[in-house]
Amino acid sequence: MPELPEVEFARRCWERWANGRRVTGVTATVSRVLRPATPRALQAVRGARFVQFERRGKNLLLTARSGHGKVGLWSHLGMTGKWVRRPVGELPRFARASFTLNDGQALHYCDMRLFGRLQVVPQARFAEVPELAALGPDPLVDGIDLRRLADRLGSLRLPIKVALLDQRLIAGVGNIQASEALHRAGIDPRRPARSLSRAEVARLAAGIRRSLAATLARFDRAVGPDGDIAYVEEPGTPNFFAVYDQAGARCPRCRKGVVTRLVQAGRSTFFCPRCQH
DNA sequence: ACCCGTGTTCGCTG
DNA sequence: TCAGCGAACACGGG
Repeated sequence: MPELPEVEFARRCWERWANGRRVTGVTATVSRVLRPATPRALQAVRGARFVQFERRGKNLLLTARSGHGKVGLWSHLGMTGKWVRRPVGELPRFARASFTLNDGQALHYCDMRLFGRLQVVPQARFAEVPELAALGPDPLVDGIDLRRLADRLGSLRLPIKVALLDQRLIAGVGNIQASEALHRAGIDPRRPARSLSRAEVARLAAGIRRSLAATLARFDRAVGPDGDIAYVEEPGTPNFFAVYDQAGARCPRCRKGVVTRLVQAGRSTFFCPRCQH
């Protein structure tokens, strides 16, 4: 589930759930989610109060403060990660790490496929983590610098859809948002990145911003302010995307083309051949 | 049984 | 040297 909108939604949930609360207990099971894989490292946040809730691309950056100073928690949801709040004593399925708070609730990191990551960052020095430093600008936090984006794209032979998945270019766009943004911009996903004109790059940036904002607004509406799960997708949830996973459907933009699926760099792409050029 | 999957990294190849 | 690709990771659902 997690691209930028899902992670931003998780960030807002965390803020609501944990702001000013103290961690009274930490438990975790050994798994590749933890870096290092030892549950012991997570004990650094025990006794600390969560005070800051940030996001960079698909990364959640939580800061807790204790008498000893700050501790950072770096969370990446991978493919199937989600944060869940439950009263103490209830353990949700696939819980890999749990933080008990001083309000009788516990926050659980659940991840079926274990592609996510949870790591303590000493002193909350997120900027010194190489993987985070390598991220490109976050469209919501930093905005998109058109000139810089055009320059970067200008040197890439890759299909534009594949280029958009590179987190060093723009942080937070994933497989769904890449298809959705290109559809909004009316750009064929197969075009070499370097072939985009200045005007098309501008349209693409607008498409990215609008697609992210529209998806985020859906979550707010669907889950509401008091939800206990920072999630998006549950079985039976209707697909509200314009093209993603809509192969065979009529294009909602031009109302004439048929949404088509193709595979690029091993990932599904969806687009309308009639209005994306 | 078989294929697919909202992410990232690693190793091979040309 | 490096862009580009497929595989791998792990597990459930259609």
